Amino acid sequence: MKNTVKEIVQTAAKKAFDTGMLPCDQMPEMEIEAPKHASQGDLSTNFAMVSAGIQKMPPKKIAHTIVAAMEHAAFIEKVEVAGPGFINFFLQPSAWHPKVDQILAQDIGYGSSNFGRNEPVQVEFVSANPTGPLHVGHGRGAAVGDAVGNILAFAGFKVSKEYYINDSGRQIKTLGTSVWFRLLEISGRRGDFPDDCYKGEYIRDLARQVLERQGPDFVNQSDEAGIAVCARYAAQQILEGIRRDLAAFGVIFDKWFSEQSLYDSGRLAETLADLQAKDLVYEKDGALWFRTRDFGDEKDRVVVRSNKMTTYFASDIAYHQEKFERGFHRVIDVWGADHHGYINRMAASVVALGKSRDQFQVILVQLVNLLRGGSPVQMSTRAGEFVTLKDIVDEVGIDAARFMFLSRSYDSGLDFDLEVAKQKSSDNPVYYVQYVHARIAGILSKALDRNLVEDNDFTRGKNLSHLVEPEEINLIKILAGFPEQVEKSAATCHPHVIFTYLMSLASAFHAYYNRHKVITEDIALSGARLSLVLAVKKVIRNGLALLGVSAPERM
RNA sequence: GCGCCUGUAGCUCAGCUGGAUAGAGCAACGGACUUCUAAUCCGUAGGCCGCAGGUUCGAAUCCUGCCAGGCGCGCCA
Repeated sequence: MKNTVKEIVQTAAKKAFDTGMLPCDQMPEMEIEAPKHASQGDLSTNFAMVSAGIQKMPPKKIAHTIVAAMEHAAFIEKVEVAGPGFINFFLQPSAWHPKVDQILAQDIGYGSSNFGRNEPVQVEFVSANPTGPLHVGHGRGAAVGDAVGNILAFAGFKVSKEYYINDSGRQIKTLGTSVWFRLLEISGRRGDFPDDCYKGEYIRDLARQVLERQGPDFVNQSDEAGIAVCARYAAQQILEGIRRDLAAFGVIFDKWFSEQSLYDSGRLAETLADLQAKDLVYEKDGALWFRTRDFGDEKDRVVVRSNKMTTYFASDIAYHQEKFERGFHRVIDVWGADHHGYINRMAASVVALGKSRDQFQVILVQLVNLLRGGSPVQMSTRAGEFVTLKDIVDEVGIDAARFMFLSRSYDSGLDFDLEVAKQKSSDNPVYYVQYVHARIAGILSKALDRNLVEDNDFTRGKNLSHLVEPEEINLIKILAGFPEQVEKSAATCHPHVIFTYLMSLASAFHAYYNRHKVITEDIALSGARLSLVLAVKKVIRNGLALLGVSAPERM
């Protein structure tokens, strides 16, 4: 539709030039968009305004010249010049009808595109250390990462979702130490629990499990041996728990990548040798420094400490090299906002090792403010007291949780109120949208019960010429905008674009529903309206699926 | 001190690759169920778009400087 209008404008401009009405035949890039107000028509272009400089004429005059030169098209009701020089097109209602056919035919594919040209993209998210259960912040990261992956895939990218497991290094040792000392404490051996260890109740549970499996003599082990056993067991158990909680949250990864494997395979050593060979590192104070400053970082960073231990940064460099070697053109990391200080050095390492800056992208997710009935939920990570992702999913449900996490731009902090997310009312946006789907399902089953439609085959619209009400045309216009919104969401990696879209579609549907009956004595009209609402149902379902939210047939 | 994010209606936020009259939900007030689900709808009211400059035919949107809040600035992860 937009392209058709664009061609009409361009043809008119050319004709105006040929007949001497315009001095120049240059065609600047114009926009065709749906104006905000109905009084401004169905589609609008700023062609005259962006041409003003080239044509050396006032925008309004150009607009009138274009309109005068314009061919009459059957689907256009009228054309107006308005405001500073917009050309507004008012379309016949029938111009919108084929869209319904298209949506019904494309079904689950409606909204998808080849925008990404099958470009391989990796989205890495959550990647929480296996030292404790996932909390609210991880939940937002999981919802965002998963939705971004879904949206990119729908827009034609070849997406792989990945979780990086930090199963090496100090925090795992700390985990082992924590469990070991709790175990000794439970056995009455020692009470001097170290201050820098994890204090959560889950550590006590793990200690009990280790004791049970190893038997009472286990406490006679040396600290070193005990810690090692505890570390291995605890990390594995916690990782299993994380996997389970994410699956229960509807998040399935294509790959789980172990940090330890970078050591075991020699990949990390290879990367360090590569850095040496390329003179990207130097020694100072007994440590090995990466010249990240030469690539946009504020300062150089240590990759090997003076005690010969590699840093977390070192394995991260190797990991990101490995990602690109696997063939991804673009690598997207979803991080919590508290890690933003890490972006420059990571980007520097990517660029230093031969990739361009835009092949590495970080989605920085701002913090979540957990509330209950308007007041903050007290949490202390130090004392190990926090609300876990599992707690939240158990309390409010997966759909409400995900929808809430995706309701705002991740650039903004998010207030997540457990009471609101639980409410089955208009306060809760997830039901507002899901209700549309359920309502339409209800209409459909009634229509089938009463044999008001000849069959259940709506792979194309029926009697669409009967759709003439303003609310109906408005609905189709919104439905027609879905692919564009998906593309925008994919281009910006912002899932809340889909959220906002679904809210506006739901609003338009509820308004229509309250004003017009779908099923009436008029069989032909009923068929037309069923076609329309069925198209709405499909778009709602497709949109919710991108966010990982279900579309219920009944509520 | 430096860096990133944010500042829009009483509250929570969209709109930010510049366009016409700045939108939605909640809260407030007034209405609509004999109907395909009222988990809904309709209406009213509510705005120096943090402040000050600049660029532009045109700025909530871009640039600069302030102000306020959040987060970060380790040979931690």
